[in-house]
Parts: sequence; C-alpha cells; structure tokens
Amino acid sequence: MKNNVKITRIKLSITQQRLAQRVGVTRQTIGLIEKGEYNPSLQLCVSIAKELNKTLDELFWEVEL
Amino acid sequence: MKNNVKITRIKLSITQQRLAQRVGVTRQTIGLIEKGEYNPSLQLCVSIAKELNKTLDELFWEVEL
DNA sequence: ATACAATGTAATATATAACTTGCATATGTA
DNA sequence: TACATATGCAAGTTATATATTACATTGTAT
Repeated sequence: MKNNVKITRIKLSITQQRLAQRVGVTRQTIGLIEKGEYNPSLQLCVSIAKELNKTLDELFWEVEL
Repeated sequence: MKNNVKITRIKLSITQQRLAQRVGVTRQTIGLIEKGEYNPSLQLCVSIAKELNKTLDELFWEVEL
C-alpha cells in the first residue's frame, strides 16, 4: 500500500520513533507502513492522519507511484 | 469504528452479500464492519470505497455518531 | 576516529482481522 | 401456508498485523 506517510512526516520533522509513540505502535510498524509493505488497520491510519494533520484521503487515497 | 458503509450501500441497493463478493470478503465481514464492531484493513477500506464510488474520507473519516 | 541518533531489517511471538459453518429471524412473495 | 432472500449472530479456525528483541547501516557531530 503506497502512501504519503513518510513524506508528510519528514516535512513535519518528526521521527518514526516519535510518530510511533504518539499513535501507540512501535517504530518498526511505522517503518513498514512507510515502505508500503503492509496493510495497516483503519484505526491506525486514522491515528496517523490526525497526528500528521492530514485526512485519510491525503495520506492513503490513490497515491501515485 | 463508526462509518458510512451501510447507509451508502443501501442507497445503492446493493446487498451485503454482493458487496462482499465484489471486494473479496465474506458477508459476515461486511456485516461487522457496518456495525462498527471491527477495525478493517486499509486495503479492504479502499476496495469498499471504490466499489461504492466513494473515497476513504467519505466513508471512514470523522463520521458523526 | 568515535559516539550517537535515526532508520532498515530479520526472527519469533502474540493479538486480532477475517473465514467457515451453522442457525435464527425478518421480510417479501408465489 | 410455504419458500426464498437478506441479515444478525456465535463458536472455532486460519491468516496476518503488530510487538518484541536484536543487530546492521547511515548520517551527523564531536
């Protein structure tokens, strides 16, 4: 699942570590989501979006390669 | 996870069964998602949204009680 | 050059999404 | 009536998201 999490996080100068603790998962989970290597739960997507001040669509909808 | 899947599906006169087969899950899975009783994967949310001609935000973002 | 912070990645373990089967109930319709 | 369709729901199983631990790599600063 390609997405805009990494680019958005970097623009905000937040580390994977910090994002992870804010949304209640581990750093590894954030890393794998950013790589697009797995398929996060809706709740986690919503938590990440709120933490990055974006909506679901902005982070996860029809993200271009 | 409250959402707008059920109301949207009914407006389109699609059964749970049909939606389920179109997105590749079982009828029970659709039923539980509509009830808000579980936390579907992002891929499944995207498949449902496309099948119902909606975006993620329209179905799953900040849905009022 | 050393040290540290951030990230990538892999193995194993655990929690839970999703499946399967089955049965109950409601509703429509022949 | 009886039959079919749509939905709700529950128990047990399977697949997979996520956790845990650990080590490697990269960049930056000292």
